[in-house]
Amino acid sequence: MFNPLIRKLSIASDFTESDNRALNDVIVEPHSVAPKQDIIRTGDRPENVHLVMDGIACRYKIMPNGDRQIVAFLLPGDFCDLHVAILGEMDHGIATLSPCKMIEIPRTTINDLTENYPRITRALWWATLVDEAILREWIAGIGQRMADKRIAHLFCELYLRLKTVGQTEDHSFTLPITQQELADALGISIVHANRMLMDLRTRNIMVMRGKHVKILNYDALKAFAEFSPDYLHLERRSENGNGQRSVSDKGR
Amino acid sequence: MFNPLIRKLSIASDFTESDNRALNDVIVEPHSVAPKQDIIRTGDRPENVHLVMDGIACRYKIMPNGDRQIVAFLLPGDFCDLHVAILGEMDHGIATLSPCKMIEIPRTTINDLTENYPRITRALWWATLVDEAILREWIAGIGQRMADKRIAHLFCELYLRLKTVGQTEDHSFTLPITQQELADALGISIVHANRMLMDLRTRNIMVMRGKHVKILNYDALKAFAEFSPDYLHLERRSENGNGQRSVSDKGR
DNA sequence: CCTCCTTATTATCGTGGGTTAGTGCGTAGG
DNA sequence: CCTACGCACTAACCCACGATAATAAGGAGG
Repeated sequence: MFNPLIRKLSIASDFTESDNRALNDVIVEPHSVAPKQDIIRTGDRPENVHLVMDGIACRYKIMPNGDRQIVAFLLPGDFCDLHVAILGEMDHGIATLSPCKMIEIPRTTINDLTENYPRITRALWWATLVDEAILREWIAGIGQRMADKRIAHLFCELYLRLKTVGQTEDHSFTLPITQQELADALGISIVHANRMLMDLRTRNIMVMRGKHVKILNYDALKAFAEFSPDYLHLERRSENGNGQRSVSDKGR
Repeated sequence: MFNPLIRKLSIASDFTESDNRALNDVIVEPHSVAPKQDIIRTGDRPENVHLVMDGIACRYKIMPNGDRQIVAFLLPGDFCDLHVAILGEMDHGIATLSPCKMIEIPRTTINDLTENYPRITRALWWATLVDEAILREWIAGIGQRMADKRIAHLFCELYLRLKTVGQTEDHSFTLPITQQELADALGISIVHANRMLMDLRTRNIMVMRGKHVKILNYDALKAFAEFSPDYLHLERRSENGNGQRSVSDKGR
């Protein structure tokens, strides 16, 4: 399996051999984490930087009444807390959803990368900004979209993001999360999540059965969700400007 | 009037005289922009960096059906597009809500700052990360809070953010936005926004009359909104202020 | 002072989705 | 093989909130 971190960051920069070597050196032996384990809790001041190499984790906030809002899904190649040192305390928690393989990177290593590898620095910036763009899109989705389109939209996003790290096969992928977790991410009840999932299944658009997602008709799903992948910024960009090849959305 | 940029960034770093001078040099004569004008549109590749010096602007997304979701309020001292160069195209628009005074900063100036002024660089990082934290809090709010608490929560946030740039007086401030814009930010209808605003007024918690907001009972407002300011990271942090507290102290 | 236009306010009615309260199924563990 | 438990799925009822529409109230310009 290709290193998902390099695979993802390559979208933002054309790495040299030296860049690739530096990034590969970062990837020490990952350690396994069981599902539904906290990696970082609200108020923590994490020492090292955490990187997801396999499985799915999430950022979440717990409301005073105990409800949970999932604020981001963390897929292979995603950093959990690249920059928190600057902020001090975590204002949210991070937990695994599925069994995960995680890597802890010493902050000094990150500092070394950002001081000596400009293309990597740029790529890390890019990753941060894409995370932010996704947050904005989620706000728009939760604020404006009906629940069924909200679900469809999320699956479009996850499909593309997983595809860029090589975790899709055809139009299927493994999504080891429960309907409860899906509901918590979308700001709907689990009951309604189930209703809408059944609905999408009935329309032969997509099926989520257990941990397996199969998009039966990607075009229909995109159209239904009114999904536009722009906010993911997956267009390959060479260093001094815009690339032209797209890793992303041309599939069918 | 004190420079709101410096005022805000000072939270993150202890600036030297040289830092302050550099930041003040950035503040050339601002230009005025009428209300409800686009500053940047989706798809643009802005050349310069835009900074709000006075008034209120917003980030927004337009949905396919024409509905608008406001994704952030930009207050004095806030950058509109500090880092977009890395992403390429804007995935959202930015527009003034009230009459604004804006500054355009050449990208080269930003590069100069980040190369030669480590404390400023750190502060800019901090500002970016706080923006991100606010996005997360908004997701949680829209996803989980009832409309009345959502409103109350937003006013708590705006109060504190305006206060840090010296735009509050007692517990009052000027908020030159319409109920429609408020509704667009909170993901509710204008009618419901009005209902809930009336409700808060009736309870003698706060009053929004035209452009003037008066918090009658801040404690009650905070309690009602279940507001905790942690996510704004307003605690002053000194330079190597990577806390000494051990990683434990997990509290609850 | 009057006109026009934007914004605030209120009322009525309909619905998307929440809540509660189940049943059934698949799987891990004994 | 049986039990237990998490998770998927359904059904009934209800309410927070959306849509529509009409009225009032500011405020800029003449």
